[in-house]
Amino acid sequence: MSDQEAGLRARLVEVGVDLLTREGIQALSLREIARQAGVSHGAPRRYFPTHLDLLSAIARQGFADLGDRVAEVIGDGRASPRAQLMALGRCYLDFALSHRGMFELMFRHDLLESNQLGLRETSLPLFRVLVDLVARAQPPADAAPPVVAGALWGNLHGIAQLWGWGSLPLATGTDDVEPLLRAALNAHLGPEGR
Amino acid sequence: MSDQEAGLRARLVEVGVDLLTREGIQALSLREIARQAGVSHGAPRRYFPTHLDLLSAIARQGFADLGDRVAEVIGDGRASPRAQLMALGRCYLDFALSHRGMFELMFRHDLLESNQLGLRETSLPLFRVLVDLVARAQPPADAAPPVVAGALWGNLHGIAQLWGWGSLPLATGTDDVEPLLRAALNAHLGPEGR
DNA sequence: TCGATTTGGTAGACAGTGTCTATGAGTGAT
DNA sequence: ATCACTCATAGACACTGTCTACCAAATCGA
Repeated sequence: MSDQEAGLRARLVEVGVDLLTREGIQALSLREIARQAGVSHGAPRRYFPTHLDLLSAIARQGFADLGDRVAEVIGDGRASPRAQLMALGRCYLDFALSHRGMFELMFRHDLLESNQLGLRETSLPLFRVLVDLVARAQPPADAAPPVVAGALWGNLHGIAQLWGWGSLPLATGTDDVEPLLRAALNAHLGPEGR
Repeated sequence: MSDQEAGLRARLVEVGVDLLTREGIQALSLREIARQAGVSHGAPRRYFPTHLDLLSAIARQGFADLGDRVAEVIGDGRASPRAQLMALGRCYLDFALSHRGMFELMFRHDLLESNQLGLRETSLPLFRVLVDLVARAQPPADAAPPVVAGALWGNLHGIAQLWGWGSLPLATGTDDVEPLLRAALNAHLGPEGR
């Protein structure tokens, strides 16, 4: 019983997120979203001039959701930087694997980047958190924190992508991402024992 | 003046690759490929029952191309494993960034994986090469070679993806991938000086 | 050599898509 | 009451992937 009266704009995004998690990315047609929202296919146009604008709004919701989750597992920052990074990595992988449709959409630059909605900037705050944690974790200092953070982000992202795609489970012959996550963190932050 | 008489099957793939590199992934409609190949829109159906089958064939061409390039830069195997891994990584990133459309298509599992064409297996030989090189490079032995190789592959892949998407250049504030590549390799294989 | 069959392509229909435009039903201000 | 404005509807258009009927040319068996 979600807010039936919350305005079409928000309802379209809400319905889109729902449809995305239920049926996947190919179900996110403009007309289908409108149908699920109970309006005509021309209605969304007032709030989202084009289909891509609507998809971008849905993706933005995903970035916000991911940001919230990360902030939550990071906690109050009293855990060690390394523990926080581990939590962040696990959170990132968990999100990617349990919200495949959304994660897919969030990085479909053919759908989102083309219109200059500044979606790339949405992930910047998250990256800053990452850089800060990396700096405080004091990795082997053969690279600057932003570079290490970038490489680490890429590592998490690539593992999420390839694991979700099925390549990594097939290649490594296991069905547990955890070893890959640990390997990635140990690699970028130095071996476990500090 | 490519082989005009090489059979429609091969010509469709060839035209598809061409169209993909020239116009991007969204130009790869069945009808447009048929148009460029000079046949009716129903013609491809004899060789590729569905649109996805044609796209998969094009992607397969991409995997083959990438495999060839990697094999070439690996060379005769007389360079040090670490140097070969560096060349492999650079090749992977270079391919991803100079063939964006193809790289994008190759990992669009929503387009390719759904039909069981065994496209995932296409990258297995490449992964075995990677595992072998990693084993011979003797990384800090806190993880088995397949795991290190998987994490490294994920790292290359993620960097390629996020860099191509524009997030990493924006986040790290540079326009050179090389530092990220070096950081990734040093991380997974241990610091440069062996 | 002749008829039959298979091969390989054409052409049209169908439902579905995103976008655009014309239309109209309400609502509030003057 | 009238005007203006907001917001949604409905239909058209071009395009898509798939399906089906058709057909011409080649191949094959006798």
